[in-house]
Amino acid sequence: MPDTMPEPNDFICFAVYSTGHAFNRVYKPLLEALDLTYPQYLVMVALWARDDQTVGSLGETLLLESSTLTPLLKRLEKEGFVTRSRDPADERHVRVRLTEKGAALQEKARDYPACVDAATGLAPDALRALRTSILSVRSALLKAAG
Amino acid sequence: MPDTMPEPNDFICFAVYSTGHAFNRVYKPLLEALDLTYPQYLVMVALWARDDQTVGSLGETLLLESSTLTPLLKRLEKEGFVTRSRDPADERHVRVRLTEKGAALQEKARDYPACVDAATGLAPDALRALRTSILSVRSALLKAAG
DNA sequence: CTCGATTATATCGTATACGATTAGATCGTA
DNA sequence: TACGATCTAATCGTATACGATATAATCGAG
Repeated sequence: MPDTMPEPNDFICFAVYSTGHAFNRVYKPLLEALDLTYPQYLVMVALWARDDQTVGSLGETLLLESSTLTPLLKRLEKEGFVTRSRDPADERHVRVRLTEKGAALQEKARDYPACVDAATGLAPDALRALRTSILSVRSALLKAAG
Repeated sequence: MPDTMPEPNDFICFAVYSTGHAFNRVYKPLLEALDLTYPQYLVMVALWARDDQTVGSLGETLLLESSTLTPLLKRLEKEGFVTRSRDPADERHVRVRLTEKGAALQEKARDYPACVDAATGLAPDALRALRTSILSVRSALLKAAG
């Protein structure tokens, strides 16, 4: 029997890829109220969890390169959400810190995660299980990619 | 008790977002052998499953806008993988068709999905269950986004 | 102490992504 | 059958993403 040709939805990679875009569409109207894009929001989340990080540290957390982060951080700086300054102890490092304005955004964004979680249509338990499963896939992929 | 601040990995959206990047890293060396980027590969997958589609149809399948697809398709055309031509029956539509060269790529890419599936570290059953779960989330998100 | 190796960030080129707008073709109705 | 509404792609502006390279600072072997 001739197996039918696989379609994009048959691929786990496409399921992940397109669901990422779908999350973006849900977040966009929420984040526009804060003048943040989604990747910028992720940087803010990382800084709300731990302030005063280097570009490299943020890149490790978010799995992004400096070539992505540097322009993004400059835009966050221009908006007045963070400051960027060379570490006097080691001028190679750039330390990124929240401004008061940047820290204050956390309040306004407090309900966003619950709001988006609800939009997934999954119960908290199922959502947690799904996240764990995806993170294990990510870990395996990164190991495979070297 | 003061709950600790949520980190990016606690967010399902970030798990999906970053795993998408991880898939890309695994695919990149494979696809470079075919002179394809990952989004270009997805378009080829869609065309291998069903040739002769309009830009709009590809966009529906891949959840991408014409503003993303048009330049991408022009690059695929320049590489000689597809042709683009206005539909004589309705000049608003642009029909995208595989060339022989484009159709031939399917052979070379035959093993890629199994290869990447293996890199996820999940058994076929678990992988299928994960994909189904993610697609249901995507569906719910798109409905929520309106 | 010095100079090549390493490290951290920034820069550059190319390719997504998307919203808003535009251009051109087709449709629907008076 | 005109002609405004609708539909389909394409265009434009902005913001990711990443590999390759550049630059500046620090490290380390001799």
